[in-house]
Amino acid sequence: MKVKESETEKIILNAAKDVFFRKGYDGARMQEIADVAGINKALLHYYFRSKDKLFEAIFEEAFKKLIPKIVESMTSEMNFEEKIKKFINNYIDTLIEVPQIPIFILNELNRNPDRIIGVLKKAGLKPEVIVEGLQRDIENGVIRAVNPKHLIVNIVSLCIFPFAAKPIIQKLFLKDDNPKLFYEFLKERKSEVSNFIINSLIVKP
Amino acid sequence: MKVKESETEKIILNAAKDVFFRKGYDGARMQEIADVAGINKALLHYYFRSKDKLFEAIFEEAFKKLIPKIVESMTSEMNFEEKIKKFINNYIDTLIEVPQIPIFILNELNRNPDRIIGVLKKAGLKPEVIVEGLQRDIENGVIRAVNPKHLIVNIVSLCIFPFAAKPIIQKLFLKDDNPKLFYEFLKERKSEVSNFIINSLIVKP
DNA sequence: GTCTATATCGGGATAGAC
DNA sequence: GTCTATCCCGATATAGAC
Repeated sequence: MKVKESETEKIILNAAKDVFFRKGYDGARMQEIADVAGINKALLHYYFRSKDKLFEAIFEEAFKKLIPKIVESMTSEMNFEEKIKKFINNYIDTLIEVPQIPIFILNELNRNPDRIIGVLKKAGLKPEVIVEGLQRDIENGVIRAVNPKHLIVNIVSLCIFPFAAKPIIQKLFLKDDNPKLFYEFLKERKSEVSNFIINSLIVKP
Repeated sequence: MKVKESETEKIILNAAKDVFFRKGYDGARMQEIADVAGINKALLHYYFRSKDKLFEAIFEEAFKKLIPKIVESMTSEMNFEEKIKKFINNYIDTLIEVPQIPIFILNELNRNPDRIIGVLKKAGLKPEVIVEGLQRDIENGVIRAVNPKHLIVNIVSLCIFPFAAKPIIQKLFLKDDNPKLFYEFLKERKSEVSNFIINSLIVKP
């Protein structure tokens, strides 16, 4: 329960986010973070005792940004088709704003799996709720019978993976490193992915 | 064009693979590689001049393992449904054997995007060939009209992402860290993903 | 709170004996 | 080819002045 963040603290956190996102924990240098923040190394330690503590703060914030979106869109009272569309749009739009998050999170997840236990709890993610919602849709004949767990993994995969694989996609399909092209590709994906999923699941009368 | 790899060289490469896969480039320590190989640091430098050179060797090998599988399965003469099934089974089976590769590759890709240019060329991946094949299937009315590039990204996402997200999937869906459960999950995925894709695309008469 | 200077250590790389 | 000893830089962290 933070009371008030000083200006300097915010500047440090932003700089740290920048560097950690780009380089990962091991690749990041306290010196670079200090440079980006326009201060010196000693001050970093004054605010956050260690590199690890500083990282922790960044990681938690990034993680909490991704998880609640899932619950939010997936547990609303819309019908299945609307729910999927809303979720995909929502999720891809969020990631477009912070495209480095996926690889950052995935990497840290594998480097230090234990850390997620705590963060997941704090994020308040209840996969059972989503699974139950999907099961109801299946029972009601809205979508065909699939394994809800795999369906969830499928949906999330389709949204997140392209961000993590950005350099290959650019090189293979977009030829040009122009960031605008990748952005266009992602915008196309929103309808493309929604349709892909809906077409696979919706039971036509 | 390697003529003959000495025994020691192989031992080093295996040890390096182990450590680099687990820790990534920045996190890996030459000392740890030496320990795993049962030799000393100096010998690493004797065989591979630098950490970077050693990494390069590992990375290239890992990358070449993933890419050709895509071409191979996607350019055969089977019909669409068989082709997809073969590809998914093939791909997931390959990754089950070396489940650390996805996060390793993705991470290095983002940390050092330039490296892939060379490796991609050597791997001989021609995405146009796959795209053309899909376009033909669309023209012949085998599958509905979708953007082939997105379809390829979709298929690959569904295969690779779960490996990169392994710790979350375990924690959220499998509760138990028992590796066997994750393995079961992956085996289920083969048919689940195939059906997911085919149901979305195949045009029913 | 912010700085400079410095302690301390770890890690990649090399020299040189065997 | 393989080892021990060592160099040396770079990185985290701290001491202490302002």
